[in-house]
Amino acid sequence: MDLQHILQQKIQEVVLKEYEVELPAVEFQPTRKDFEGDVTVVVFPMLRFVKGNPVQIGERIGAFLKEEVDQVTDYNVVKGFLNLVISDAFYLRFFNTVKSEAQYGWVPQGPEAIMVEYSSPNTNKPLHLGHIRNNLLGYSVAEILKAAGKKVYKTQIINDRGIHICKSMLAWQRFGNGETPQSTGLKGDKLVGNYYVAFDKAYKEEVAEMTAKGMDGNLAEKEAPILQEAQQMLQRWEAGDTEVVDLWKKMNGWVYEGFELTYKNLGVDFDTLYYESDTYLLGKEFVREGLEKEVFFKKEDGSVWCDLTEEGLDEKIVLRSDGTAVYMTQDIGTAIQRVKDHPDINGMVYTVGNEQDYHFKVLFLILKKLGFSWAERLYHLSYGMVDLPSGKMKSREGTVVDADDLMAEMTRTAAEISEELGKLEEYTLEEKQELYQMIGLGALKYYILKVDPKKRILFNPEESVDFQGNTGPFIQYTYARIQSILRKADEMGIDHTAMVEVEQLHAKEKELLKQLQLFPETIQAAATNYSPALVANYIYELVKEFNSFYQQVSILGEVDETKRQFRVALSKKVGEVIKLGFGLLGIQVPVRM
RNA sequence: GGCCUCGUAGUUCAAUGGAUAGAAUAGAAGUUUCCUAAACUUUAGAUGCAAGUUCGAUUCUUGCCGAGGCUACCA
Repeated sequence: MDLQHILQQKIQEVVLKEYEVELPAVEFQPTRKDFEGDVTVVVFPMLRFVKGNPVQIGERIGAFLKEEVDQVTDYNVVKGFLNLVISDAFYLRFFNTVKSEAQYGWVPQGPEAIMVEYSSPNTNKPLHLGHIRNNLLGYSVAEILKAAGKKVYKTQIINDRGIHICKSMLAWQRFGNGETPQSTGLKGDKLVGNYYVAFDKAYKEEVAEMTAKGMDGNLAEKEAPILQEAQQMLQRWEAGDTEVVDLWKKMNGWVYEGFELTYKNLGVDFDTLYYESDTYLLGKEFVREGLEKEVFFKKEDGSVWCDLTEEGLDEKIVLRSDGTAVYMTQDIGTAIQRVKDHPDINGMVYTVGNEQDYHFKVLFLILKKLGFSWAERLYHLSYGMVDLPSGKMKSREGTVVDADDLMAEMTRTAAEISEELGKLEEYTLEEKQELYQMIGLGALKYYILKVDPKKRILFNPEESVDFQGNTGPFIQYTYARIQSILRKADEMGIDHTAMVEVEQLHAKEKELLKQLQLFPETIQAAATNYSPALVANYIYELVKEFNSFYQQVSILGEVDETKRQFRVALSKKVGEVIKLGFGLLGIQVPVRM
């Protein structure tokens, strides 16, 4: 039984004895640094049950606990806060039980499986900074859920179908002169993206020409020939026209090769993939079924809708009048397909930007209306957009921070800083390059993940991402220092594997142990809140605590052998937790830097 | 117009309804004969405005102000 339960039981016991009241639950919190103590009992909430002065009640409980509970060595009461001092022996016992746990903080996998969808780009343009946030969040949440005992399938829906890819295809046909990634040396996704921009340019020119001739702007936007041609292309595609399908396969293939490289550099992966082109038909099937069940209704023009006015929402289209599928159609199909493929799924997480909050609200509602039980367990992991000082990123207008470019630049900055410090003389070029990438990406990933997912991020490319302070490299650096200590400890022949039997803890050691103790509950909280930021903040606190300890306390230079062994073992454990925690964020840690 | 998010030091981020609102960065001042100074220590600086609920509100409710988004037969 853990300490909190013991304390709660004892507090309930003493309150019953002294005040003849049954107390439901007790509120605990870590004692704030400015006060003496380790665990704080908040007395205020008890006032609802116990009549009296909070300070007096605190005093009585404190005196009782000090008497009755071994681990409580002292107490003090400030206003309505009862601060308990917990014995060193308690923290040492805790350390001895976890010191050799390889995956401290992890919960064994249960039967429940969750599918986490992330990334899901359109296949007509390269990935940008917004996708990076998406990928990092999705990957990290998946890892956190695993650590919290869930079986996880990582997946993405590849939006390989639709008007957007037809635009790139059409532009390539018109202006491409048979260019390929091989012939141009461009990454496939970049090449295809260029044609998407080319389409937009041609389209705008046509619209401008038409309005110059006196046509209404809105009408021109609808009737521009190149757009109409793209729309016809989509219909030909849905009809299975071989010429269109072949081109579509070829150009999508280019894009996938490009994406693969970006994912590899970013360090994310997927267990299964879904293609919209495979699932939209299933979606259509369920639209038909929904019509029969009268979940949907048909308008005179043949388009199919779902009436959500009773739920306080609008009517939503699920099939166009020309019979082609819309976004919603394929999402219905995809969800159903996934559960068919993985019957153990008991929930899905969709990592998609908050601009689609409404879409997912509607999607989840429709799936419920269609009668799927698992529809109750869907979660939209909604995150804020990454905006530039100039506003929203728009691929068509070329105002994007490209994912590959940004990663390369972060690596370059890491290299510059590192070269300046010049600590890596013995490293080979490859080793250095690998390290620079680790640090550069660490900075970028931490920068993005430490922020609450809900919040919008304003990214200023002019001001580079920090490498000092509350940053990824700061934490990586601390890890590297710990590894250095461990290497030296090995050379000195210090045995840090034995049971720790020191008599008394240094204040800094105690703080570190308290922080270590919080790791498992941090993982749980991160899982229930789908928030990697909680893990990032936890690791930062741990690292700050360690650096302070490192500064004030001599580790290898300690003369007392048991203390020295303990400090080495403690450093090792802190290093392990840093590595585990950063692993949950998808960030690697170096043995030197 | 309706609906949804978000407003915290100059800037970037924290704070299950709890104590004197924490950090980082930029600013000022220090710490290398000693385990990696990408570090440590000290210093100054913030809850958009107004009510309400509460013993207690950055957190919950309402109104206003400000930023962004959705409200497409685009995805």
